[in-house]
Amino acid sequence: MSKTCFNSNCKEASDKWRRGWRCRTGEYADLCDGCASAYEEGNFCEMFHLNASGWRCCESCGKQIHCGCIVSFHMFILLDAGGIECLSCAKNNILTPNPAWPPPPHFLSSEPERMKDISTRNWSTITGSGPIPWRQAPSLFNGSSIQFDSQPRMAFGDDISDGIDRFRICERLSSSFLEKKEESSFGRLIYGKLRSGPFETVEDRNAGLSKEGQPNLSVNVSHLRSFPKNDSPTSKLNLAAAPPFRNEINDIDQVSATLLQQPSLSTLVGKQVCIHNGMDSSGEAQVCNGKSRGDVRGRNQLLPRYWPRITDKELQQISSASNSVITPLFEKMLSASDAGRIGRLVLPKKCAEAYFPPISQPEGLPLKVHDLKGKEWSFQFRFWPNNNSRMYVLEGITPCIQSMELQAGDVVTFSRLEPEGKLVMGGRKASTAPPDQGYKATLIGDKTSGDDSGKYKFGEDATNGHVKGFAKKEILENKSVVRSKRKNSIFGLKSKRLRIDNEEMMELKLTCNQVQGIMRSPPENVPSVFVVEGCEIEEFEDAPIIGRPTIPAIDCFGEKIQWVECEVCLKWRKVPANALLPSRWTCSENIWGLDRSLCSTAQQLSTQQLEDILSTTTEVSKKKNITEQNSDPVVAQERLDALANLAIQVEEVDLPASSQTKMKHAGHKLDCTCIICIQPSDGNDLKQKQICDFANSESLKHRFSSLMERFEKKQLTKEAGSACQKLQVDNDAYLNNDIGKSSLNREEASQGACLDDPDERKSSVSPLKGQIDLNIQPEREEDLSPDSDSGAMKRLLVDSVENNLMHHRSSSSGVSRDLLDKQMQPDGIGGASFSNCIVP
DNA sequence: ACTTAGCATGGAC
DNA sequence: GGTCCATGCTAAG
Repeated sequence: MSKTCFNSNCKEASDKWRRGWRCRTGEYADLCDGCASAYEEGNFCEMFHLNASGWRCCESCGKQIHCGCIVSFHMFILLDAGGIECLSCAKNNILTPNPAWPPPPHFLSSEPERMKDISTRNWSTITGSGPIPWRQAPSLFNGSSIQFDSQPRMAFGDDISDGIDRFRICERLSSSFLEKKEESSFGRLIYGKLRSGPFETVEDRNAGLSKEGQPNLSVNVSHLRSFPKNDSPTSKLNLAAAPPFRNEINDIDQVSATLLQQPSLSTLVGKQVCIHNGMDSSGEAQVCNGKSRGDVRGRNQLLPRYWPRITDKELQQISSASNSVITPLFEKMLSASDAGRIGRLVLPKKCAEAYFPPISQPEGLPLKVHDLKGKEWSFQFRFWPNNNSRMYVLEGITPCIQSMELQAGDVVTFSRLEPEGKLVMGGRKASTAPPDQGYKATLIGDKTSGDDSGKYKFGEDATNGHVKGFAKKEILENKSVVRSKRKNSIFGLKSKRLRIDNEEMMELKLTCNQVQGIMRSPPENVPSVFVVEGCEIEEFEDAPIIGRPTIPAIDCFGEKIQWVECEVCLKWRKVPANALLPSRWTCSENIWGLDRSLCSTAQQLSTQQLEDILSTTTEVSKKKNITEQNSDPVVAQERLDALANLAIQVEEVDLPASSQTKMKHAGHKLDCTCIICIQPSDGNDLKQKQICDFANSESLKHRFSSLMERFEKKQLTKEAGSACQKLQVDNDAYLNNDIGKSSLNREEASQGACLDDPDERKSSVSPLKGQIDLNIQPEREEDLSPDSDSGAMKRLLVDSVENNLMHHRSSSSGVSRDLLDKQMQPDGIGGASFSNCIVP
């Protein structure tokens, strides 16, 4: 039967056909002899695409390579530093591989299986959107396969003349990536952006293609370079170009290749291993794969917050239900709106456009998604016009979210099963987020890693699990549960000042002792010890860290140890007494007892032993609780506020860590309520609980004075510009004997707040009445006002000290009030500094 | 009065 | 300054 050559530029009719490139359908293009020869000889582009744009030079040999068409995609690779390299040069380079790259497990493995075309038909089966596939369900991360994201079922046909929507199309297409997993280790993604003439639906793509004067359509071409033994493009390419696509290729009137490259093959390799066996130990691979993207076009980059971080558990869950290959697509932390009753999940635009079927109408289309249990859900995938753009949402997710028991702050993940193309939606409770994930939910003690989105603030050093800061915003967002009231809700403020009400504050209900229990001295930080009235004080130059609570004990050999509970299996393990444990310590981190480094190994504590230990600690705790119960509940409330503020200050205080001097005294005990140990919420606490004479130590006050002076020196040295000037102004004011006034004011404020009318003070200190405002900015000057609860910690600490001193002065010749005032001046900095000193 | 759908707004990036 | 996106707002049901 006679038909024309697949090459539309040829159109030769013949009865004999030779196999050309592989199309998206999985079939091969039938070419006439001449075209086939040109194709096999690598001259196809020279013959048929010479006038097309997209020609580039090999960075190594200078050879002209046509980039961005289906035929030439295997002829070059992208270079890390930009530019392209022809196959020959690439081969040479690949023969001297980067030693950092692990050997590719699938290198030179048989082609067909690896080249399995991920049929876009799967989309139609998923979405019911019709028999015509729209693309290959690309992954933004697994840029290792070949795909012509030609948008065959043109989603925007209705508004084709709309430049905005054309732009959308461009963006959609250009943000689409193609993938083929196994070859990724040697694959360099070539990401071309073709601007082809015809703009058409797949149905009519074969018809009426004109070369000129047609609205342009951006088409992505992502290429995989296959190496190296078999250079037959046909055998290597995972082309799935639908027959009409040839027309696009051939009708290119403008080609602008945008190149993408993988910064590291190792990440891809790791990822593939992980994906394929689903058992990668760390889940790191998933993290890496997001980072492996080297999109030079920032607009198309998926924000790190959307990088999929599917846990091993999830992978196992997914893979257990199927032998399919799992491709993590993206994830999103549920916002209050997402998890609210409305049941709309706002989808990141790029994710929606890259991974979900294209939709042209706001009504969108139904999208079937499976959960980890295999249950199928049907959501409506749609969008709203928004600021000349679109806002994509998944509607009807509430039942699914509820079935997964997810709430705001938790994370939903979207993956795709290959080859069937199923969309799988997983959920991850915030509290079980992978440890290497930026998102943290546990209120304190999470080790954090940097998410370079810039949206979140993290501690500087999280590598050893020690926290020097808190992912404050994440914490807030994670644990600010869905209470999406429109006005006056916890989310109601534009400034996103998030608060935690009583219920949520359960997470915060740590006693002072508990806080002490989880605070550790900085690692490898040798304290300077000085003695005050016979009591040794360890002074640290670095901020404290938040560690996992442990139970100190003595083992059968008489050595000091501590018991710690594994985050995962909840078994208690023995670790050295001086071990600093991350807040999310697990058995796998048990470097002291390798035989107990697996959760599967038995607990080292018998039940009885555990009960004994726990009962001991419980008694201590009970005693403390009794004390607390006797105190004013509002005061206790405020103490919690103060704790929260303290936690925030650990990160937020805009003092360099080095300037944060921490003290604890060696005689410290769990029940010690001295000013060093407690986190007082106000002066009343001190009045009620000045049990520890240590706090009244003259030497300690002197020491405090010296610390303050030292801090001020540092501060003055470091702060330049306006801040410095302001400081100087305040200092001048002080030197001009304004101190008397300020001192008086402070005293008035202190006494007025702390002594005269406790009730009034309470209301002023904690206007939220049972809520903790975690969004405070303690560094802000106004926060130090008596009415500011966010400045309460500092002020209360100042008050505490003052009360202490006043108390002491009344009974003896205490430290000069002026000295204290000097310490506290100027600008409340002393308060902040002092707060930093109060670390158990 | 309440819910829903869809657009608008504005903070964050 | 553009874009994204969380959520506010309101008309319609």
